[in-house]
Amino acid sequence: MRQGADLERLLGYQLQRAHLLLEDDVRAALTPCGLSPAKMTALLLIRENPGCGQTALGRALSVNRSSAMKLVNILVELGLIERRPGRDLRTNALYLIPKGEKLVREVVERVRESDTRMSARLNKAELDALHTLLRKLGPSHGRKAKRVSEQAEASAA
Amino acid sequence: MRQGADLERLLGYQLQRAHLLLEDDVRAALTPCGLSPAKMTALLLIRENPGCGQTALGRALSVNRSSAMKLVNILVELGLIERRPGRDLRTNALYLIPKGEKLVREVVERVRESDTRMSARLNKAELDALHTLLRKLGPSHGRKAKRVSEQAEASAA
DNA sequence: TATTGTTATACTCTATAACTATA
DNA sequence: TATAGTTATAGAGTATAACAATA
Repeated sequence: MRQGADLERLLGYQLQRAHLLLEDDVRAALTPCGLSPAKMTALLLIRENPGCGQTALGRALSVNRSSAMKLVNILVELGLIERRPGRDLRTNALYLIPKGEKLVREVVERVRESDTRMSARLNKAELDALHTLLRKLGPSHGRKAKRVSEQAEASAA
Repeated sequence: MRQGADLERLLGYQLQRAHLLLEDDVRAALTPCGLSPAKMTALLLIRENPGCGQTALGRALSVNRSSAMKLVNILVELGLIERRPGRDLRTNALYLIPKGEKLVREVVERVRESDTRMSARLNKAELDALHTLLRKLGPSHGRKAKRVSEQAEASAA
Protein backbone atom coordinates (compact mmCIF):
# COMPACT_ATOMS: atom_id res chain seq x y z
CA MET A 1 0.00 0.00 0.00
CA ARG A 2 1.67 3.21 -1.16
CA GLN A 3 1.33 6.44 0.77
CA GLY A 4 1.67 8.68 -2.24
CA ALA A 5 3.54 11.94 -2.58
CA ASP A 6 0.97 14.05 -0.76
CA LEU A 7 1.04 12.07 2.46
CA GLU A 8 4.78 11.58 2.30
CA ARG A 9 5.33 15.30 2.28
CA LEU A 10 3.00 16.08 5.17
CA LEU A 11 4.92 16.52 8.37
CA GLY A 12 1.74 16.10 10.40
CA TYR A 13 1.13 12.71 8.85
CA GLN A 14 4.69 11.53 9.40
CA LEU A 15 4.53 12.70 13.00
CA GLN A 16 1.31 10.78 13.46
CA ARG A 17 2.82 7.58 12.12
CA ALA A 18 5.92 7.92 14.26
CA HIS A 19 3.89 8.75 17.32
CA LEU A 20 1.54 5.83 16.80
CA LEU A 21 4.44 3.46 16.45
CA LEU A 22 5.91 4.45 19.79
CA GLU A 23 2.59 4.82 21.54
CA ASP A 24 1.42 1.31 20.69
CA ASP A 25 4.52 -0.07 22.25
CA VAL A 26 4.47 2.05 25.38
CA ARG A 27 0.77 1.32 25.85
CA ALA A 28 1.51 -2.38 25.82
CA ALA A 29 4.35 -1.81 28.27
CA LEU A 30 2.04 0.08 30.62
CA THR A 31 -0.95 -2.23 30.45
CA PRO A 32 0.32 -4.53 33.21
CA CYS A 33 0.46 -1.45 35.47
CA GLY A 34 -3.13 -0.55 34.65
CA LEU A 35 -2.11 2.77 33.15
CA SER A 36 -2.49 4.37 29.75
CA PRO A 37 0.17 6.70 28.35
CA ALA A 38 -1.99 9.71 29.21
CA LYS A 39 -2.43 8.57 32.81
CA MET A 40 1.27 8.04 33.15
CA THR A 41 1.89 11.52 31.79
CA ALA A 42 -0.55 12.92 34.32
CA LEU A 43 1.27 11.17 37.15
CA LEU A 44 4.62 12.48 35.98
CA LEU A 45 3.24 16.00 35.70
CA ILE A 46 1.76 15.86 39.19
CA ARG A 47 5.01 14.55 40.57
CA GLU A 48 6.89 17.36 38.88
CA ASN A 49 4.35 19.99 39.92
CA PRO A 50 3.11 18.96 43.34
CA GLY A 51 0.06 20.90 44.44
CA CYS A 52 -1.04 21.79 40.94
CA GLY A 53 -4.73 22.21 40.19
CA GLN A 54 -6.88 20.16 37.86
CA THR A 55 -7.35 22.83 35.28
CA ALA A 56 -3.63 23.47 35.06
CA LEU A 57 -3.04 19.74 34.69
CA GLY A 58 -5.62 19.65 31.95
CA ARG A 59 -3.92 22.48 30.12
CA ALA A 60 -0.61 20.66 30.26
CA LEU A 61 -2.30 17.58 28.84
CA SER A 62 -4.29 19.59 26.29
CA VAL A 63 -7.66 18.49 27.60
CA ASN A 64 -10.40 20.58 29.13
CA ARG A 65 -11.44 20.82 32.76
CA SER A 66 -14.08 18.17 32.42
CA SER A 67 -11.73 15.62 30.94
CA ALA A 68 -9.06 16.46 33.47
CA MET A 69 -11.63 15.88 36.19
CA LYS A 70 -12.37 12.40 34.90
CA LEU A 71 -8.70 11.56 34.70
CA VAL A 72 -8.05 12.81 38.22
CA ASN A 73 -11.01 10.81 39.52
CA ILE A 74 -9.53 7.65 38.09
CA LEU A 75 -6.09 8.29 39.55
CA VAL A 76 -7.68 9.01 42.92
CA GLU A 77 -9.74 5.82 42.75
CA LEU A 78 -6.59 3.89 41.91
CA GLY A 79 -5.10 5.24 45.12
CA LEU A 80 -2.23 6.95 43.32
CA ILE A 81 -2.92 10.62 44.02
CA GLU A 82 -5.03 12.72 46.34
CA ARG A 83 -6.81 16.06 46.29
CA ARG A 84 -5.98 18.46 49.07
CA PRO A 85 -7.34 21.95 49.58
CA GLY A 86 -5.53 24.42 47.33
CA ARG A 87 -4.60 28.05 47.89
CA ASP A 88 -8.08 29.19 46.85
CA LEU A 89 -11.22 27.71 48.26
CA ARG A 90 -11.93 26.98 44.62
CA THR A 91 -8.86 25.01 43.66
CA ASN A 92 -7.68 21.56 44.56
CA ALA A 93 -4.03 20.75 45.03
CA LEU A 94 -2.97 17.42 43.57
CA TYR A 95 -0.28 15.25 45.12
CA LEU A 96 1.10 11.79 44.59
CA ILE A 97 0.61 9.52 47.58
CA PRO A 98 3.05 6.71 48.44
CA LYS A 99 1.43 4.06 46.24
CA GLY A 100 1.54 6.52 43.35
CA GLU A 101 5.17 7.40 43.97
CA LYS A 102 6.10 3.74 44.01
CA LEU A 103 4.16 3.02 40.83
CA VAL A 104 5.70 5.98 39.03
CA ARG A 105 9.17 4.66 39.69
CA GLU A 106 8.25 1.28 38.19
CA VAL A 107 6.47 2.86 35.30
CA VAL A 108 9.26 5.21 34.39
CA GLU A 109 11.55 2.24 33.96
CA ARG A 110 9.16 0.40 31.69
CA VAL A 111 8.48 3.47 29.64
CA ARG A 112 12.13 4.30 29.24
CA GLU A 113 12.84 0.76 28.14
CA SER A 114 10.12 0.98 25.52
CA ASP A 115 11.22 4.39 24.38
CA THR A 116 14.86 3.52 23.93
CA ARG A 117 14.00 0.24 22.23
CA MET A 118 11.65 1.95 19.80
CA SER A 119 14.16 4.65 18.96
CA ALA A 120 17.06 2.23 18.60
CA ARG A 121 17.29 2.83 14.87
CA LEU A 122 18.69 6.26 15.60
CA ASN A 123 22.14 6.81 17.04
CA LYS A 124 22.83 9.29 19.79
CA ALA A 125 23.47 12.23 17.48
CA GLU A 126 20.35 11.54 15.48
CA LEU A 127 18.24 11.26 18.61
CA ASP A 128 19.57 14.56 19.88
CA ALA A 129 18.87 16.17 16.54
CA LEU A 130 15.34 14.84 16.53
CA HIS A 131 14.66 16.14 20.03
CA THR A 132 16.04 19.51 19.05
CA LEU A 133 13.91 19.72 15.93
CA LEU A 134 10.76 18.71 17.80
CA ARG A 135 11.46 21.29 20.47
CA LYS A 136 11.93 23.94 17.83
CA LEU A 137 8.70 22.90 16.15
CA GLY A 138 6.58 23.40 19.23
CA PRO A 139 6.25 26.74 20.95
CA SER A 140 7.61 25.67 24.31
CA HIS A 141 7.07 29.28 25.25
CA GLY A 142 3.54 29.86 24.01
CA ARG A 143 1.57 26.62 23.69
CA LYS A 144 -1.89 27.68 22.66
CA ALA A 145 -4.24 27.04 25.57
CA LYS A 146 -6.64 24.45 24.29
CA ARG A 147 -8.35 22.54 21.54
CA VAL A 148 -10.36 25.67 20.64
CA SER A 149 -13.50 25.37 22.66
CA GLU A 150 -13.11 26.74 26.15
CA GLN A 151 -12.71 29.90 24.13
CA ALA A 152 -16.31 29.65 23.02
CA GLU A 153 -17.28 29.13 26.62
CA ALA A 154 -15.27 32.20 27.61
CA SER A 155 -16.41 34.47 24.80
CA ALA A 156 -20.05 33.47 25.17
CA ALA A 157 -20.04 34.64 28.78
CA MET B 1 3.68 23.75 34.50
CA ARG B 2 7.01 21.96 34.13
CA GLN B 3 7.33 18.71 32.19
CA GLY B 4 10.20 17.40 34.22
CA ALA B 5 13.29 15.55 33.06
CA ASP B 6 11.56 12.21 32.53
CA LEU B 7 9.00 13.50 30.08
CA GLU B 8 11.47 15.77 28.37
CA ARG B 9 13.69 12.83 27.53
CA LEU B 10 10.93 10.59 26.19
CA LEU B 11 10.84 10.68 22.42
CA GLY B 12 7.35 9.21 22.42
CA TYR B 13 6.07 12.06 24.54
CA GLN B 14 7.72 14.72 22.42
CA LEU B 15 6.31 13.11 19.29
CA GLN B 16 2.88 13.13 20.85
CA ARG B 17 3.09 16.83 21.67
CA ALA B 18 4.32 17.71 18.21
CA HIS B 19 1.71 15.56 16.55
CA LEU B 20 -1.08 17.01 18.64
CA LEU B 21 0.00 20.51 17.79
CA LEU B 22 -0.22 19.89 14.06
CA GLU B 23 -3.28 17.69 14.24
CA ASP B 24 -5.36 20.28 16.09
CA ASP B 25 -4.65 22.76 13.35
CA VAL B 26 -5.28 20.44 10.44
CA ARG B 27 -8.48 19.20 12.07
CA ALA B 28 -9.75 22.76 12.25
CA ALA B 29 -8.72 23.29 8.62
CA LEU B 30 -10.66 20.19 7.54
CA THR B 31 -13.81 20.74 9.58
CA PRO B 32 -15.44 22.95 6.92
CA CYS B 33 -15.02 20.03 4.50
CA GLY B 34 -16.69 17.63 6.91
CA LEU B 35 -13.59 15.48 7.16
CA SER B 36 -11.33 14.42 10.00
CA PRO B 37 -7.61 13.91 9.47
CA ALA B 38 -8.09 10.13 9.41
CA LYS B 39 -10.82 10.37 6.77
CA MET B 40 -8.63 12.58 4.64
CA THR B 41 -5.81 10.08 4.97
CA ALA B 42 -8.16 7.32 3.89
CA LEU B 43 -9.18 9.30 0.82
CA LEU B 44 -5.57 9.95 -0.13
CA LEU B 45 -4.70 6.29 0.31
CA ILE B 46 -7.61 5.18 -1.84
CA ARG B 47 -6.66 7.69 -4.51
CA GLU B 48 -3.10 6.42 -4.46
CA ASN B 49 -4.15 2.76 -4.39
CA PRO B 50 -7.30 2.52 -6.49
CA GLY B 51 -9.07 -0.79 -6.14
CA CYS B 52 -7.62 -1.55 -2.73
CA GLY B 53 -9.62 -3.58 -0.24
CA GLN B 54 -10.95 -2.51 3.10
CA THR B 55 -8.64 -4.64 5.17
CA ALA B 56 -5.60 -3.37 3.33
CA LEU B 57 -6.80 0.18 3.86
CA GLY B 58 -7.25 -0.58 7.53
CA ARG B 59 -3.73 -1.93 7.79
CA ALA B 60 -2.35 1.22 6.22
CA LEU B 61 -4.30 3.27 8.74
CA SER B 62 -3.42 0.94 11.63
CA VAL B 63 -7.01 0.07 12.42
CA ASN B 64 -8.72 -3.30 12.25
CA ARG B 65 -11.22 -4.54 9.70
CA SER B 66 -14.18 -3.47 11.72
CA SER B 67 -12.97 0.08 12.15
CA ALA B 68 -12.01 0.26 8.49
CA MET B 69 -15.50 -0.88 7.62
CA LYS B 70 -17.04 1.95 9.59
CA LEU B 71 -14.75 4.48 7.97
CA VAL B 72 -15.51 3.20 4.50
CA ASN B 73 -19.24 3.30 5.23
CA ILE B 74 -18.98 6.96 6.11
CA LEU B 75 -17.01 7.84 3.01
CA VAL B 76 -19.51 5.94 0.88
CA GLU B 77 -22.44 7.72 2.55
CA LEU B 78 -20.72 11.03 1.91
CA GLY B 79 -20.66 10.11 -1.75
CA LEU B 80 -16.88 10.31 -1.97
CA ILE B 81 -15.94 6.70 -2.75
CA GLU B 82 -17.62 3.51 -3.91
CA ARG B 83 -17.24 -0.21 -3.42
CA ARG B 84 -16.92 -2.31 -6.54
CA PRO B 85 -16.44 -6.05 -6.80
CA GLY B 86 -12.79 -6.98 -6.18
CA ARG B 87 -10.69 -9.75 -7.67
CA ASP B 88 -12.09 -12.27 -5.18
CA LEU B 89 -15.75 -12.69 -4.50
CA ARG B 90 -14.71 -11.85 -0.96
CA THR B 91 -12.98 -8.55 -1.46
CA ASN B 92 -14.28 -5.12 -2.32
CA ALA B 93 -12.35 -2.72 -4.47
CA LEU B 94 -12.46 0.89 -3.31
CA TYR B 95 -12.41 3.83 -5.69
CA LEU B 96 -12.84 7.54 -5.47
CA ILE B 97 -15.81 8.82 -7.40
CA PRO B 98 -15.89 12.30 -8.97
CA LYS B 99 -17.21 14.11 -5.92
CA GLY B 100 -14.45 12.49 -3.87
CA GLU B 101 -11.78 13.41 -6.39
CA LYS B 102 -12.92 16.98 -6.36
CA LEU B 103 -12.99 17.14 -2.59
CA VAL B 104 -9.54 15.60 -2.30
CA ARG B 105 -8.08 18.33 -4.44
CA GLU B 106 -9.60 21.01 -2.23
CA VAL B 107 -8.60 19.22 0.92
CA VAL B 108 -5.01 18.70 -0.10
CA GLU B 109 -4.63 22.44 -0.50
CA ARG B 110 -6.04 23.18 2.93
CA VAL B 111 -3.97 20.52 4.57
CA ARG B 112 -0.79 21.64 2.90
CA GLU B 113 -1.44 25.18 3.97
CA SER B 114 -1.91 24.07 7.55
CA ASP B 115 1.12 21.81 7.45
CA THR B 116 3.50 24.41 6.08
CA ARG B 117 2.18 27.06 8.44
CA MET B 118 2.60 24.82 11.46
CA SER B 119 6.12 23.83 10.47
CA ALA B 120 7.17 27.37 9.63
CA ARG B 121 9.57 27.53 12.57
CA LEU B 122 11.83 25.14 10.71
CA ASN B 123 13.80 26.13 7.64
CA LYS B 124 14.07 23.92 4.58
CA ALA B 125 17.14 22.05 5.79
CA GLU B 126 15.63 21.41 9.18
CA LEU B 127 12.40 20.17 7.68
CA ASP B 128 14.28 17.78 5.43
CA ALA B 129 16.30 16.56 8.38
CA LEU B 130 13.16 15.99 10.41
CA HIS B 131 11.50 14.03 7.62
CA THR B 132 14.62 11.92 7.23
CA LEU B 133 14.83 11.18 10.95
CA LEU B 134 11.16 10.25 11.14
CA ARG B 135 11.52 7.96 8.15
CA LYS B 136 14.49 6.31 9.73
CA LEU B 137 12.57 5.88 12.97
CA GLY B 138 9.74 3.97 11.37
CA PRO B 139 10.25 0.66 9.59
CA SER B 140 9.01 1.74 6.18
CA HIS B 141 9.90 -1.77 5.12
CA GLY B 142 8.31 -3.80 7.88
CA ARG B 143 5.51 -1.92 9.65
CA LYS B 144 4.10 -4.36 12.16
CA ALA B 145 0.65 -5.39 11.05
CA LYS B 146 -1.61 -4.11 13.78
CA ARG B 147 -2.28 -2.87 17.26
CA VAL B 148 -1.75 -6.41 18.61
CA SER B 149 -5.16 -7.92 18.58
CA GLU B 150 -6.08 -9.45 15.25
CA GLN B 151 -3.24 -11.71 16.27
CA ALA B 152 -5.29 -12.99 19.17
CA GLU B 153 -8.14 -13.52 16.77
CA ALA B 154 -5.85 -15.43 14.44
CA SER B 155 -4.11 -17.55 17.03
CA ALA B 156 -7.35 -18.38 18.82
CA ALA B 157 -8.73 -19.92 15.62
C1' DT C 1 -16.99 38.99 35.40
C1' DA C 2 -13.65 35.28 35.42
C1' DT C 3 -12.08 30.97 37.32
C1' DT C 4 -12.32 26.19 39.58
C1' DG C 5 -14.49 22.36 40.20
C1' DT C 6 -18.32 19.55 39.28
C1' DT C 7 -21.99 16.79 36.90
C1' DA C 8 -24.77 14.92 33.15
C1' DT C 9 -24.79 13.91 28.48
C1' DA C 10 -23.22 12.84 23.88
C1' DC C 11 -20.02 12.01 20.29
C1' DT C 12 -15.97 9.91 17.95
C1' DC C 13 -12.94 6.40 17.41
C1' DT C 14 -11.60 1.95 18.05
C1' DA C 15 -11.78 -2.74 19.66
C1' DT C 16 -13.91 -7.51 20.52
C1' DA C 17 -16.52 -11.25 19.25
C1' DA C 18 -19.28 -13.66 16.44
C1' DC C 19 -21.07 -14.90 11.83
C1' DT C 20 -21.04 -15.57 6.55
C1' DA C 21 -18.90 -16.29 2.28
C1' DT C 22 -15.31 -17.29 -0.06
C1' DA C 23 -10.35 -19.22 -0.91
C1' DT D 1 -7.66 -23.24 7.89
C1' DA D 2 -7.16 -18.53 6.52
C1' DT D 3 -9.04 -14.33 4.68
C1' DA D 4 -12.59 -10.43 3.51
C1' DG D 5 -16.38 -8.47 4.82
C1' DT D 6 -20.08 -7.67 7.98
C1' DT D 7 -22.70 -6.76 12.29
C1' DA D 8 -23.75 -5.82 17.14
C1' DT D 9 -21.85 -4.33 21.26
C1' DA D 10 -18.73 -2.16 24.41
C1' DG D 11 -15.06 0.78 26.03
C1' DA D 12 -11.85 4.75 26.22
C1' DG D 13 -11.30 9.40 25.61
C1' DT D 14 -12.91 13.75 24.95
C1' DA D 15 -16.18 17.55 24.32
C1' DT D 16 -20.35 20.55 25.43
C1' DA D 17 -23.35 22.71 28.43
C1' DA D 18 -24.91 23.73 32.47
C1' DC D 19 -24.45 25.04 37.70
C1' DA D 20 -22.32 26.36 42.36
C1' DA D 21 -18.79 28.41 44.91
C1' DT D 22 -15.23 31.60 45.07
C1' DA D 23 -12.26 35.31 43.44
